[in-house]
Amino acid sequence: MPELPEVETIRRSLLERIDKSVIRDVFIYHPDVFLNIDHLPLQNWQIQAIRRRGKYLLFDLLHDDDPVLSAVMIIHLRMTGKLLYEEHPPEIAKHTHVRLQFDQACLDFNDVRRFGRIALYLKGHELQDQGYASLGPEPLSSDFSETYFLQICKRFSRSTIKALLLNQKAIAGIGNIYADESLFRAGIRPGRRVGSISGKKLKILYQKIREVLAEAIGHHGTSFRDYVDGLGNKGFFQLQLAVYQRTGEPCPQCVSPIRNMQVARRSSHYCPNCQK
DNA sequence: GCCAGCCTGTTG
DNA sequence: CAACAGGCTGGC
Repeated sequence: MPELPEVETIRRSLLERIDKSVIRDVFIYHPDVFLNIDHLPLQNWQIQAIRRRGKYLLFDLLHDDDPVLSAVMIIHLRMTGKLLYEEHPPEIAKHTHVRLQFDQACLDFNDVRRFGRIALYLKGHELQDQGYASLGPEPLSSDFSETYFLQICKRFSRSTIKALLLNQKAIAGIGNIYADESLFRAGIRPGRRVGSISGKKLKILYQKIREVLAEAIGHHGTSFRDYVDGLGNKGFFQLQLAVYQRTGEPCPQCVSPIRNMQVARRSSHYCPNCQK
């Protein structure tokens, strides 16, 4: 489940290897996964930049033969998607659905559950992608101010705080892991209605969201089950998790057993003593 | 704002 | 063998 810190780690791992590389060809093994929105050619695209927005990864492309032709490749890994850089391209693995072929190496898109998508748009047309176009601010940028956070808390006052944190239109990039972890650090139960939380607590939560995400990037993300970066390396933030996937284990602060409940259709983990 | 559906491997 | 994992879309 790559969330913002995992996607950022993947971006950084790929940057060293494929920035300015030329995609010589795109091999598609499962057509549902690769959407060529503008029917662009699939050969000879130079990667000009690798960016991230929320959980989306974007490759800015310039055509090698026709320098006025530029495109954007948008990649969303959803649950189990991986991008694997291969110096010595292996046989196509069982769940590899797309291969980007460079001169020497390749980049394989592998996804067991096939929820992930790659879409190729003519430059500027990427805003046709509904999910991408409607993303809220980046939580680690100055666009995500305390004032903005308090505004959306007012707007979503009748919703649960967990649902708000997971809403990509409100804040880009938070998924189940970092929603649970930031709520633990702020001492707020996931099922609380936003309107019932004090302004003081919300300001603490605002800080904790940024703190947890920044720390997780520093630890190269959370390798709970599937996640590895573009070079196959695991992250190690799973060692820092206080509540996520720790049902029944002692709270690191007070030793109470961590509980689990469904909130916003998601498995949610919390300490019954530290979180109110 | 809620819920089913998309998927398949892992867990109980 | 069923339930579960969870990001996002699209229909109410």
